Amino acid sequence: MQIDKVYEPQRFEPHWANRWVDERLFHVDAAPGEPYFSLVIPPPNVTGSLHMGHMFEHAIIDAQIRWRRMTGLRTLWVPGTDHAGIATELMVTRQLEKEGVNKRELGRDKFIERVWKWKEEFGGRIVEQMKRAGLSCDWSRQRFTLDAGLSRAVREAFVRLYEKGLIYQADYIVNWCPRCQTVLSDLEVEHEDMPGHLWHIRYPVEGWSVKLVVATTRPETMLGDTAVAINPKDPRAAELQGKFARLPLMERPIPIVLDEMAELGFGSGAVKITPAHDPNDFEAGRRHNLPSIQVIDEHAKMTAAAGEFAGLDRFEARKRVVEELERRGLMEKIEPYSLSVGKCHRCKTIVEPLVSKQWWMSMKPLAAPAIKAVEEGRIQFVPAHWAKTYYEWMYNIRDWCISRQLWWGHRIPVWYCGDCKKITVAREDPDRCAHCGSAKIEQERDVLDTWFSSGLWPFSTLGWPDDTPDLRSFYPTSLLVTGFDIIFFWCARMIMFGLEMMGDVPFREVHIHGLVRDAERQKMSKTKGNTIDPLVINDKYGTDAVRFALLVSAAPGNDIALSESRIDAEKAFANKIWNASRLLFSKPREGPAQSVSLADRWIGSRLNDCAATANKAFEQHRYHEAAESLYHFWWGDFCDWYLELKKFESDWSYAYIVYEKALRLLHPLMPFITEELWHRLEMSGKSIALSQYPQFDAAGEDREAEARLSFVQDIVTEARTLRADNKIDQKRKLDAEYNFEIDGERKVMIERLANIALIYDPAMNRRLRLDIPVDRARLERENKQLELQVVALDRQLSNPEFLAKAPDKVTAGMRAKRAEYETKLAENRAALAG
RNA sequence: GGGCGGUUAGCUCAGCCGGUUAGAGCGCCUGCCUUACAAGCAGGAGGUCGCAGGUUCGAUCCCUGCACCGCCCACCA
Repeated sequence: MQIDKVYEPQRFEPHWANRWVDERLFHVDAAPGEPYFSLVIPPPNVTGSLHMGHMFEHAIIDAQIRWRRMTGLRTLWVPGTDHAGIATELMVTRQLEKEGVNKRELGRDKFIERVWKWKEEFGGRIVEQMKRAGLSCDWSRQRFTLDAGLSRAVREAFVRLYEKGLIYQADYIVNWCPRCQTVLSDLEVEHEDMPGHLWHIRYPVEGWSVKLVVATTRPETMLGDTAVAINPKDPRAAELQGKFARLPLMERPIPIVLDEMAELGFGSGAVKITPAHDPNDFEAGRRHNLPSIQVIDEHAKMTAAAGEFAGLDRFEARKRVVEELERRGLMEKIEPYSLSVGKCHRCKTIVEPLVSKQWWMSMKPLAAPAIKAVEEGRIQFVPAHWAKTYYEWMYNIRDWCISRQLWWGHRIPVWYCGDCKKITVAREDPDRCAHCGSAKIEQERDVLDTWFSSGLWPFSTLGWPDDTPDLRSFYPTSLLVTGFDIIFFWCARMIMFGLEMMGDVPFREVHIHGLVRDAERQKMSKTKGNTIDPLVINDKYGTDAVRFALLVSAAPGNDIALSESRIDAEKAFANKIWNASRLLFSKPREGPAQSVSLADRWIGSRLNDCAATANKAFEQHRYHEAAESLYHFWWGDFCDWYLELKKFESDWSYAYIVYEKALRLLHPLMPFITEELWHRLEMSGKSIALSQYPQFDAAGEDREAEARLSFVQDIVTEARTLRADNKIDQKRKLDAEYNFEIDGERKVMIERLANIALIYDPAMNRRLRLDIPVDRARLERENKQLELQVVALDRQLSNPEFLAKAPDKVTAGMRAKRAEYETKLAENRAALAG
């Protein structure tokens, strides 16, 4: 067998990545009723290229998928991408702006055409990246959240929910992004604490000598005030109830109402109410039947209702309002104040609360069964504590605003009739109004929130609403792997949709992974410039090394600190495997005797042990454990000991057998190098990915071989220590290190070199003897320690309570330990006595 | 205001149901270019497991309190 001298992953990784795709290696057929493992990818946004977080998530999924496939299950990984409404629309809009083109002038159809072009380019790039990473997806089932099949699913879901009365249209105060020109759901608003001010403004009260002081963080909204509230328990309540305040600047009488929203003791005790521009005030306005006056428009400019301030930007208006109030002596005081400001999570523009007509989904009825599904364990979170976060949100869930004033997305399947004004909701585009038959109908201009279509992903990708073989073969999916940041956005909504539409959970397990951070634990971000580009890093170190570096750090749920030095270490690991292969491949595969030596028996037992650990680790999503176990098996056991011992033997046939199994064990974590080497072994079969994953085999356990070889290791290690401590020339081999009999009858080993003697004699129950000048101080120190240990053990072992409660294996271990200490003590005493 | 997570070696982190001497990678020190590998080999130093109590025969692990760090949710003018 031939093998290149240097490990260069770049030379074979792209080759295998292509072959896996070309040969449709990971395609599976539907087979309803058969055992399966299925997973749908969290579809990456088509907005750009993949980052390290994607690579981490994909590494986890691919490891799990490859492992499941190798255990013999019918395994499906559905790939795909998300149209990402706001994000994509924003990026294309910006690109157009750079070209001097205005989105609105371009028009809806042309714009959408343009976005599709963008999608083809960037979406295609993302898919290429995933293929190059070797992800074992079934590419024949690739989907996009805006493709024809998914559009049907979206309409079906919308119509069903509408007919059930769970989707409705309503005027409500919403989060409006003046930049994106659309409404945002509560989840799409990020809150940030910013320094601001609390302005205390004097409102004159009709028929009252004292001015009522009102505090606000947004003085410009006072222009739209329609009432002032004070707490019913306020001492001034009786006197002020029914009176009117005169709204400064606007000179409009507004009623004084009693409402709990005015907290006693906060500020001046009185609150201005602006129903049109604050969620709280909106509710208060409803409670007290107040009119709503919109003074800020959707571009964040003051409306005509703002009188002399009309046309000003909201922040300019704030300045001017404050100046004007001060000029009129109506400003009581100004305090510095820290306030939480809502920003659009895409463009970071400060959100403006506005009242508008939107489409909503009732969530409470959907949330109840979704909560139950997790409570009953039909869906399990890993790590389990994330279920609490999920419950917290689900118990307090509010209706979801599902309409967006965008062009890129699923247009809401609602048609307005120009004649009877009623609406038609339909799965297929209608020609006429369902109520009056008029042809003068026009489709709703708004599109659905991106997460509406994403929420249907686990079954829409499998053919829903049709009852397809895929759906019957692979739903519910087995696992969802995702980040904690979209538990609410996505995970919870999939659970609700899945239960509502399919009558069953969308997945049985949810693995919540952590964030990829840089070596200093900083979040990776483009602005900080600390990102690691997967393309660059994969090319530099090899995909296997990067992947292994990610997985070896992937303790469930924890963030991982990724550094190049870590990746470099894993490349060294791959290189080690490569070189071990070179050694092995230089030896004949067929041995003359086909015998199994002690070393062979030992490595077989170690491999068996490693298989047990790896299988259990994959089962529990403990990828770091699988990775660590494989690392130590390969490097520590196979290379450092087994291959070194085999150098003294002639029959390597068993080594090939173990090696091949070890490649299979490693494959889910390092798919490329294992595939490459497996093929160099000329195994019969298309791919190592389709071979069986080695399982723990009770018959493979060889305690005797382990014990005997462990003794050999002790001897060799001690010999090396002696040599190092005594500065014996490295070049001079200690026979004890390399030449003792490990499989024969010899019970005593003696090797003399200079002033060192190594002796093993079981009768003496000691392993080494060092015939060099005795270091009395060291021995005395050691003995003192040992004596203390023995006393401590005795105290425990003579404690009846302890003996009653401690398991036998513990006490036995302690007694053995005590005997060992005693022996060592006796040895040392003998040495000290000369 | 509510909730969640963390604090273990110089750095980044493991440590699964409490049980012999708490581990890894990187870094550091010493010696080796030994024909698989210097991307390597061999040996070594380095930890009062955040602090204070408690439960237990026994606590890094369980409980209580505290300190500090991080995150999420929430309409506090």
